[in-house]
Amino acid sequence: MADTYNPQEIEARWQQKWADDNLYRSVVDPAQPKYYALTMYPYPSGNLHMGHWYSMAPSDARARYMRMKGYNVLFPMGFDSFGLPAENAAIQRRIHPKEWTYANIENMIRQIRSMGAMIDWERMAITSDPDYYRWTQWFFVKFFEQGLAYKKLSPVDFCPHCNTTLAREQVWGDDRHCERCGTPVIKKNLDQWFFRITDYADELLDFSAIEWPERVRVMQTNWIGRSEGAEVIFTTDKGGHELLIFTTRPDTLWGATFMVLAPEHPLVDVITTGAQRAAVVAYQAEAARASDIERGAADREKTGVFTGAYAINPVNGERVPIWVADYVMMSYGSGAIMAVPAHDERDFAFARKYGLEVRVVIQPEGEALDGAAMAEAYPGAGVMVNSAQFNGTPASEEKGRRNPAISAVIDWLQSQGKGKEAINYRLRDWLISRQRYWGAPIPMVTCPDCGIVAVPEDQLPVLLPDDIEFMPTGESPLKLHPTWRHTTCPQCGGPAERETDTMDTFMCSSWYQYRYLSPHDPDGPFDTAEGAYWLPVDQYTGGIEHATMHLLYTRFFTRAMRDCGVFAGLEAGVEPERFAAMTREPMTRLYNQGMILGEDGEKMSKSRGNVVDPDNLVARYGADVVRGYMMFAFKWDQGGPWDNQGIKGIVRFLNDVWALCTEPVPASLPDPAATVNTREEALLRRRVHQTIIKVTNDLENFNFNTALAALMELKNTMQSFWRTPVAHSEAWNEAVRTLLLLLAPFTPFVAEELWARTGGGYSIHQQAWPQADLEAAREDMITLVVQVNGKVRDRIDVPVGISEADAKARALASAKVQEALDETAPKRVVVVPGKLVNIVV
RNA sequence: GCCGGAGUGGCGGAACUGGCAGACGCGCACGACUCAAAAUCGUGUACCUUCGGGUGUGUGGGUUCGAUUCCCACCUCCGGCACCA
Repeated sequence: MADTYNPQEIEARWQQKWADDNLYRSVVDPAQPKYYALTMYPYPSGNLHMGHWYSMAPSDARARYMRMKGYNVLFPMGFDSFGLPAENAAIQRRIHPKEWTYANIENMIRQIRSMGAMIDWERMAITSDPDYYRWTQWFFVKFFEQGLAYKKLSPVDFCPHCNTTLAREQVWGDDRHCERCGTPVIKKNLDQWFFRITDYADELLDFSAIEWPERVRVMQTNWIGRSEGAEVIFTTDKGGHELLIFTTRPDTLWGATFMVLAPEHPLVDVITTGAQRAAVVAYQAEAARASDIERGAADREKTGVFTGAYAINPVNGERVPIWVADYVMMSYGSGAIMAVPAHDERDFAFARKYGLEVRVVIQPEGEALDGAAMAEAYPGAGVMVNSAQFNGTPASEEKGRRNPAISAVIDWLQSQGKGKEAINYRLRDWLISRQRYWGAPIPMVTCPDCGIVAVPEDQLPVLLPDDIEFMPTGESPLKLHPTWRHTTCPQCGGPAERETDTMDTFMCSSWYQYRYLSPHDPDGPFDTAEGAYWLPVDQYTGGIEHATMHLLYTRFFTRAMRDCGVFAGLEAGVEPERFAAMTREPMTRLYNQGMILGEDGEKMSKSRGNVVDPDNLVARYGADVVRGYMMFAFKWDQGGPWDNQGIKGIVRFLNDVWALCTEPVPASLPDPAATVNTREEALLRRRVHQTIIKVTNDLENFNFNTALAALMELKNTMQSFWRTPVAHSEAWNEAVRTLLLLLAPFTPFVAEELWARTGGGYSIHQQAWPQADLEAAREDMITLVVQVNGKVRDRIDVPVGISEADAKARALASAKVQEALDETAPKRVVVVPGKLVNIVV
């Protein structure tokens, strides 16, 4: 048995056996507590890269640990297989997207198996399967029937490189680029499908039912961007046109000395006077030409043009000029504002430039602001002035109703019918139409007589045709198909046309956690009994990049499913509290892992040439080593640069473990019977049980790195006892068993092999997680640190339960302490029980 | 500008609830084995030092017997949002 660790041989063997034995099949078992562990599924790009390994291997380890802890663990995997790269491959290499995608999936399943992940492959879901997208379409129809899906002609973001529209969430950065390809987006006026995610804005701001990282909660909160204030109606002095404005500062209404409309505001053309028309039209043209990027730059000099028209300020009847300026956006609020230059930075800059009146209506304490003289706007707290009956009302820094001035003015506006309390959100409805082929067709039909009609449930799925031309025209490829779009109206039977856009793939990924429950179920999106047992997802893991996309959409989706009655069948079989939880939030806990960078510390990319390929590493070192290194070398939520040297540490570690478990103990050692209950055995047992505590605690908290460090320390301890009589003791056998059990989640193959070789029953992955014996783990001596004025002067070994008085006496008796004190009498002695003594002079 | 997160040896990273800073590993140095190299094993490895000790967790203050940890101000990096009314 003196053979050496040969990962290639053992990994292939166990992988096969585990698959043959269906070791990772998870089935509903009400007698066992369930644990639904989910890792974000990959796009089938063809190869598992380092990022996939880094997201899957540690979460697999965690799932394995939970299983050994006694949970019935569901740890499924699937593929987010609709999407653009497949179409690009088709265009570039003339391979059909379906063929390309499914070949990739096959390869990636092989790679995930080689990783040793405990996936239940019978639960695999592939979003491009008609079996799957039938239900994606079914959800679309449900949402349509529920009034949550609507089609609207509006200016939308379009990526000229990807040739499709994008949701607002998929436009990133200050240059407003496409999240996928980085190309700056352009605006197009298109008739597109939207989901009413804004209806759920307030619900989505409530994170009380989930334990998600603050970072994600903050990002989603900012993204939703709730602001509280009031809507106030101004009226033009001629023509009586109503101009609705939103303001967060109704308390400054008396300081509104002009109004500003966005250049695209529909009333601009109506109210502009003859004398100003030419200037306004020129300005509108200029604004239309300027990109969103230019308009979005906050430090850009403000420009605008007077319309010639005036509005009446409803609070004081004053006539204020109406301007057009591109610092007001049509896409937020009503596209019109009241301008209060004294108390708003932007309005102030504009007023000064165009010589408009600045009137102070909030006077800060101990300071007298003068509108004509002030150098900058004053947005802070103070007392209302120049505001009729509200003069003297204190205005705080608080927003919304919490501010007494705002609250008082809102009440008054409402009582006078001049305005009302209002809340505005930054969040926009979710644009889900895509002008691409490789996605789920939107199951809608336009009939000249009946209008827009949903495809009935029994006609789903609306299948994608296979014969299609892949030319990037900017139009949906389905539109160019000779016959596909022509159909009959489900309502009147007359000729009608199919919707030729497909759905955003984020729609597919919004509900995949449900499809895993019963991926082949022909009767519904998921099986009721499975759902009642497994839902909700207990632990979700994945990258932070989805914070305001997938992670927001899926929270919306679960609520929309609830409102469409999709969960109704589960209610009878589940306790009310759990039912409420599972229909409110899809994933209870979330953990975001970091990213592995190239050796140069930069993001891995082909163009940089710093890509490290996990397949090569597996071929060279084995999957256990790659898994082990990923979990040891980084803090999981931080990630960091790959180090081709560092991986050797894990190779050495596993070689040592192998040797400890397989090499025969030299026969020259004394008779085991004579060596029982020695001090050394107790010491070994202490380390073993301390390690159980440490590793367990670390796995609970995703601290894989320190768990492995603890296992290395245990290995080091065991090495120091090797070739001593202790290696013949029961304590030694316990140490070997425990080391392997604790190692099993991290390095499943070598743990299984050594478990078998040391006489353990198959499989180690079905064993119970070791229980720590707290008595055995307890230290009997501690090192008492002795400080003089906070500086360490001595370390003394003392019994664990030493009294404060004894500790003090021992410390003062120390020769080194006496020397440091140099005859000075201590002023004070601080004793921290079990830790240190600090002598202050 | 606003909101988050992070700054610790040559490197990745440890440090419970305010109590020995640098666990574990990489790298490096020296030694052993070897004709030699790799592998392996052993020893050392924060900095300075007159070898007594002194200094040290981004910077400067503060609280405390004691601060990587708490408070204040600032610097740098990363991420998100941004004429959002």
